[in-house]
Amino acid sequence: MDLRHISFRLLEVFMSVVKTGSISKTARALHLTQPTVSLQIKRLQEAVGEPLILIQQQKLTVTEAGLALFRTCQQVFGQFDDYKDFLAELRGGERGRCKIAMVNTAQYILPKLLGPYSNMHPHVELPLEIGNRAEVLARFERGEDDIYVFSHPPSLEHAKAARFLQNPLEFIVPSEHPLAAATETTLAELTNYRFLLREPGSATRMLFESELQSRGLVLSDSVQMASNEAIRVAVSSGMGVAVLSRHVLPKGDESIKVLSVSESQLASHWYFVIRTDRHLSHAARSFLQFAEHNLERFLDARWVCNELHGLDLN
Amino acid sequence: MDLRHISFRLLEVFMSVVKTGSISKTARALHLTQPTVSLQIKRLQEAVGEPLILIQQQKLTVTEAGLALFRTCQQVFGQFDDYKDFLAELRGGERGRCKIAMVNTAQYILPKLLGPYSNMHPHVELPLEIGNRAEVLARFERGEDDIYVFSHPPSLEHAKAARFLQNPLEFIVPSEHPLAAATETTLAELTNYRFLLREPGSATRMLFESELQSRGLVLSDSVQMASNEAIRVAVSSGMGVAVLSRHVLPKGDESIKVLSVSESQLASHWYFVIRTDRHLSHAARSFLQFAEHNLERFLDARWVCNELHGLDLN
DNA sequence: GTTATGTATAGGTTATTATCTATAGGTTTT
DNA sequence: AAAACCTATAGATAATAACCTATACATAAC
Repeated sequence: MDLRHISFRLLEVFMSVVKTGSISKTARALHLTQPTVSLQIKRLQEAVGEPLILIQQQKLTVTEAGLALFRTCQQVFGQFDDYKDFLAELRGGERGRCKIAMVNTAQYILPKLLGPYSNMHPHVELPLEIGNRAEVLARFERGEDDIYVFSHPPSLEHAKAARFLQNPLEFIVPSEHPLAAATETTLAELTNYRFLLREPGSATRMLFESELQSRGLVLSDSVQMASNEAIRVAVSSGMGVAVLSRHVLPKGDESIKVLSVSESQLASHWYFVIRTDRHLSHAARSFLQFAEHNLERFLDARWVCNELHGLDLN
Repeated sequence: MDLRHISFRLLEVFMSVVKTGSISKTARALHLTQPTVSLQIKRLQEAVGEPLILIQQQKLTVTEAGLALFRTCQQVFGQFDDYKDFLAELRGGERGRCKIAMVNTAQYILPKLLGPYSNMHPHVELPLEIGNRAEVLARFERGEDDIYVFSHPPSLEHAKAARFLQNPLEFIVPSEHPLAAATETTLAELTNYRFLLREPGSATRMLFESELQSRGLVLSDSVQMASNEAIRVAVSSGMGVAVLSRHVLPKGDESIKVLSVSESQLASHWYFVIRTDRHLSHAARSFLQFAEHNLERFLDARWVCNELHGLDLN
């Protein structure tokens, strides 16, 4: 029995012969000629090394070996049918995996989309990677994930990016801070206080620093902290002031005051980024399509900025 | 996903790629060149319509679709392995079917071989057909069975016959019969009494009648009966005399006397007959080989006549 | 920066496969 | 006895599969 000389076509023909009980009928059913079917069966028998059917007095009988092979074939084709079903689910985005790498801040907003999506597609795995900007960029370079989420457009080769949400930045001070009482203040005023900042690569920090630079301002004092949480808590306890994404701010925190800063409309955007040189997985495409159609529903509609059509998802 | 363009070879190569995690390693393992393996995988992916592996930075990863296909392949090859095992058993004669058609009288002797054989090969089906000579001949013509058992060599096309047991015929009379007392009698003497005979096709009757004819004798009276059992009982009760296979006679039946008939050595043989124009099933071959080596063990050694080597079983 | 390692692509050869038509030889039916 | 039906065989062809060598192009290792 040499599998190498057996093709699925051969098995298909054989199964039809067993089912119809006739070589001629099979030929008609499969739109072949009778000699073709005869030959196929002959070749299959040679490959198996055992007679599979017997023909006597125009009556075709299936041998033990033939019957067993038939059953084997049924199972095998069943197996492949299952696989085809699996593929269909995969292609429909109902199954599969969509790896997403996002910068720290995104974890305050992306779950609002991921949660509902995951409920609707329970068989899609959604492994998340969260890191700072540099880490996520490195992952992008190596192509480790399906979707990347940045807040600052990375201008890279092989990248396609689309904005989906505004990321308004707010200045916060402790509620007992001298500026907390003012109805409005200026950026210059703020630079007199100690700023609590994320690491240099951070999108928020980059945006903030370029804003300072364009106005010729310099911070008098700053402290670097590893997370937005840490910064928030530190501001609460009076360590300094900070600029943070609005999405990070909890509502109704009495110990923090959000300032209104004149002439400053610091705002970046959240981007979904994909690689153009790699096939987008079906699940990833499915998630992005879901996002495209449900941004307003699951995110704060005021900040939504739906440019996902730019990803050419269809 | 088009199965027609997928061969088992292709799947084998793919499985090796998944196992080794490398195209080059697979090439070395399967004694192929690397471009060959690359191409095979490419073709498989085209046939499936889905990427199965991803290669980035010389690291090969298997996609969801690839992993699922791999598992499907494992099952499929497992299925064929099972089938191979089945074939091996079939070929070893441990499994399968051996249809035997025998003339009525043979049912007194063949079970002595069939019983032990069946015990040693519990997975071999042994359907038996029992009929009179004409019926068994008809089955032979149509090739309905694997082995035929006759007691009279059928001289047919496509038949190969081998004797395995003598079939001595005995003359029996009721114990109160006039001839019962005689130490020896003659065939001519016996023709004066009413003979109970099987139907004309029966081997016993044919042999007996040709013996009569060669000696120019004619029966004065005869009655036809359908079975050996019926004849024996009829003789017991005094209806007439008969000639029967020794194998049919029960030992120690007081109501019947076996005669010693001078000048008459009526004896035929039991034959295994197979068709030369059809493959002998493995089980049938196995049974005949068993018979060849165990005739003396399970049949009365005095009558054994082992010529089964003439069937060329090996 | 050179060298090894791993993969992809192009181009070519040979064997095999999947078909066909035509024909022959059996059975069964009419 | 002829007609109808089934299967087997021979011979031919076009497509495909399964390989190869040579080469190019990345990435990783030294």
